[in-house]
Amino acid sequence: MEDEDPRLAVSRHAARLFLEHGVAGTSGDDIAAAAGLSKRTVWRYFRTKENCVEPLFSATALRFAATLRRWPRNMSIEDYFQACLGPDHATPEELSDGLLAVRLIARLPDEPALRAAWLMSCQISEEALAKVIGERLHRSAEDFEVRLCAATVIAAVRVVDETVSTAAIKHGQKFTLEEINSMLARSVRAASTLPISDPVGS
Amino acid sequence: MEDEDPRLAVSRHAARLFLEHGVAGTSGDDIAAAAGLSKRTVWRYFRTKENCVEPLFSATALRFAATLRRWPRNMSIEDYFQACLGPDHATPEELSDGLLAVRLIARLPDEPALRAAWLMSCQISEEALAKVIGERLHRSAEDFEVRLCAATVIAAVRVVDETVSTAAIKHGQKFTLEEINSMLARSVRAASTLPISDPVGS
DNA sequence: TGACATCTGTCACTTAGTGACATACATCAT
DNA sequence: ATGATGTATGTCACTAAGTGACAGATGTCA
Repeated sequence: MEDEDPRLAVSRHAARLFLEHGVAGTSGDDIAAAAGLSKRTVWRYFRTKENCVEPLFSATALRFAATLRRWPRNMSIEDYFQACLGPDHATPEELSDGLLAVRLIARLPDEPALRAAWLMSCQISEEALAKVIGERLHRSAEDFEVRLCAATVIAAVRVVDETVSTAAIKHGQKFTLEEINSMLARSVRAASTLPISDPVGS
Repeated sequence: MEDEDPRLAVSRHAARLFLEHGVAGTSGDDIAAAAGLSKRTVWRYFRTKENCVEPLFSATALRFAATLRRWPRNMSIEDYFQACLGPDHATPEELSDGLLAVRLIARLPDEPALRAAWLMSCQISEEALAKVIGERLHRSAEDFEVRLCAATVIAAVRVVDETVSTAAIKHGQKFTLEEINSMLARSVRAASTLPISDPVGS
């Protein structure tokens, strides 16, 4: 039983409250009460109310980056996503976090304050991905070309996430795992500015 | 003498104050006083203090998008940037806005609150660019592929902006116009997921 | 002129967010 | 054990960000 990041726990409560009552309808006290903490501690964890959801976004994004980190060099992106992406490879906790994230993303157009947190988590995952790409290509994560590639790939993932989340939550559209995986693989392949999608020399 | 967006005027004052005294060292009253408005009006213009700089970022980004909108179909991106990007094609006002933006971007690592505004303006320019790409390729701006391309291109521009701004302001590095234009063209070409960089059939 | 809409200021008020200090708990050298 | 140090949290007073409600100014149009 590992003790988790307490911020992530707060983040889950904040996300639920934001979804139920909206951001404006949720006070700092509400979040603190739900998390079983004093208000002061919440403000020590987060600079602003909206930022409370950022760890939730980041957690799911970083899990994706961690999956990419285990991507074998001799495997194409399509094969890897097919093999390792999907509900079967996630813990129940990861699944419920993912669902919360998807529902929040679908609300971004109505809740501009949340978009800042969402974009911020993309920035964080961008840095994580730069490290992964750096490893895969034996380059520095600070290298301009590597950062560029990380940024375009994350941008692609973001657009897919927003598209799928909106379609699923707002229009009730159903997707198969294969559809999402192939959309994601196709988008990342098109977006990447460095040859990461096909097997790379070890 | 056209009456401009009053928000942009406030934005310039806010940017200057943030650069001089930092975000934490600038109050809502300071901004209102500098802009010659009541505090109440400032809070009607902007949801938060940090958001005050967003119109400045957006204005410069939208000027870039407007330039791309005039991109002739029979011209490569390298040739077009070479021909139409640079201080000679900007008004003094645009130049001073650009300088403010660059100095703010260089401060993003120290001022996390400003990053939200910066990323938000990227989002806005992304939508503007989607329209431009849609026109260029005779496609809808809502089309997934078009939005994807806009997102990756803006991501590339963002990384170039951040890299150049940081190098210039923090490390005093000098760039020639040719260097910047070619870095930008190369990055956009690599990042774009649709064939926009070379002449396209009318 | 008067009805209506839009923008701005004033001022009281709520709530997001901070500073200062006290308490609890873990670690670790003695 | 004992005490020194560091880190995490709570309490509470306080500042400043942000809102609601109302009033005055200006512009437009019938």
